Amino acid sequence: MSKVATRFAPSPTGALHIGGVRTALFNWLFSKNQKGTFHLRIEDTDKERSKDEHKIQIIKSLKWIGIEHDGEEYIQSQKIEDHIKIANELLQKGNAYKCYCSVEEIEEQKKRAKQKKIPYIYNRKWRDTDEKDAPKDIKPVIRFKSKIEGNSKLKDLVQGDIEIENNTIEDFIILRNDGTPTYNLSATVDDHQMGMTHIIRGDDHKINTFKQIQIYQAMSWIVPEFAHIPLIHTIEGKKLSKRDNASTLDDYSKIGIMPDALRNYLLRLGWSYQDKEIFTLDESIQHFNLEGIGKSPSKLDMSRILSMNEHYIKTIHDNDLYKNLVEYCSIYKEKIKSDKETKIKSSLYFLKNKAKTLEDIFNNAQYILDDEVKFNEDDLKLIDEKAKKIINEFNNQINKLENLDRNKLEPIINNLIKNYETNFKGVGQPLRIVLTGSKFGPGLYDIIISLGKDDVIQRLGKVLKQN
RNA sequence: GGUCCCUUCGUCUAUCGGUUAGGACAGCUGGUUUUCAUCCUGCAAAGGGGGGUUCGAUUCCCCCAGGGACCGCCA
Repeated sequence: MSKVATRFAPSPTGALHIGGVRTALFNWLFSKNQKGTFHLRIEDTDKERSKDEHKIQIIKSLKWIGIEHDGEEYIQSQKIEDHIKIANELLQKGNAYKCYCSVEEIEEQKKRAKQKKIPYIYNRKWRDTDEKDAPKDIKPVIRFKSKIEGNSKLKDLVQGDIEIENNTIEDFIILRNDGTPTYNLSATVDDHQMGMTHIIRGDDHKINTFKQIQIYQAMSWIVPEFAHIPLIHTIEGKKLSKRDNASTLDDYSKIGIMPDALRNYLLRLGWSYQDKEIFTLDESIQHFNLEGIGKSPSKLDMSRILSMNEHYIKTIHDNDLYKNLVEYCSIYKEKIKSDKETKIKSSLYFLKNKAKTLEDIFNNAQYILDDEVKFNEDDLKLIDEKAKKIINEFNNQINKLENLDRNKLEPIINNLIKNYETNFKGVGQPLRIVLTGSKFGPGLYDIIISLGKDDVIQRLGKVLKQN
């Protein structure tokens, strides 16, 4: 058995789709688990829609989630001559033929089939018609001579045995009338030349597989193993498409989902290993197998993505979390200023407690990030004369302190509660509002300590001056 | 319409003929708490329907129903 080689073959016609990411992930994991290689093929033969920027974006996205391909990326458009060569070879060997039907003629047949409610399949007119009778004004396409008799069986590594009647597969076009190859030909030739041993792809390709296998056989090439994975569905139960909201990687990264969390979520969507939910990258490579892939399509569930992300936020090391946060902010929010770095970093341990996403952490840290407090007007109204006295008193007390820590702050707060005959809320709420602009937020001691003495005094002073 | 695939809690899933059908997320209780959270208890929640096979079926087979994918000179 030769060394396992898998590939992911997106067309660079748009942002990378979340379903594509999962397909790439499964291919990558399988190859790594088998100590094989994983390759990236860019299927850019649709010149109209393919863009170089999309190719770059795809590679970047895969890297973001932890996937890197082995070797150079394989650019399909550079191999077109090879595909054409094979088409001609098939023609010479009698496995393909020229079809002189006009586009209009075919359209007409399709329309009629639809009216009669019978399945359309190309009528194989030119399969046996002599070329001498060919119309001069029509440039032919080349069609593959697909099997008519009998059945074909596919031993699918995920779906099991699939059997299909050969006559339901038409003589598909392998070369257009402008001389360019079509998908089924190109993909097959490429997969062969790239030495792919396992083709793992969405099960929307199942029928293509029956076509492609015939090309392998006609060329006497080794047929690779196939694994068709169920598609990801929307909540409504339909195939996820680029037009759906929240279907691209960027949709998730922009709200502050971390790559590891999304990778873990995608791994468990349609694949399982006993009851294990959390997989590090290494663990996922170690445990991944095709047997664990389910047969039924699975729905994308945002609440699970969020809770997975929350889990990673709470459990990864603060240094790693900070790295993720810095990257996130610099791309989607604002760069964290260097003078705030230490404060944010040392506050992560409580900022993350109320966060499901990096965006939540960013929002929770807003009061540290902003030099000026942005007040919520309604909350500001809660600061009455008594509150101002408390604030003033607190201000005086901490002015005397060298540095702020919980042991020193606690007696001060407790005394204020006693002296002003109130409860914690009576003291805590006004202080919280003055320091952060909102009555919601982290614990009071956390706020005070995270800001530091200078900032606290400056913020208290500002409100006290407003008399 | 044709071909193919799928069907366990709302969602992702475990079970490879014998289980009180397990876990996770979401939901709902209760508790801790300094607001908001976190955290910890607990609760509720599932084998589409009908036939077989078997001592015994969620598990194996068949039929039906429902859902999905494909049916391009796109990839």
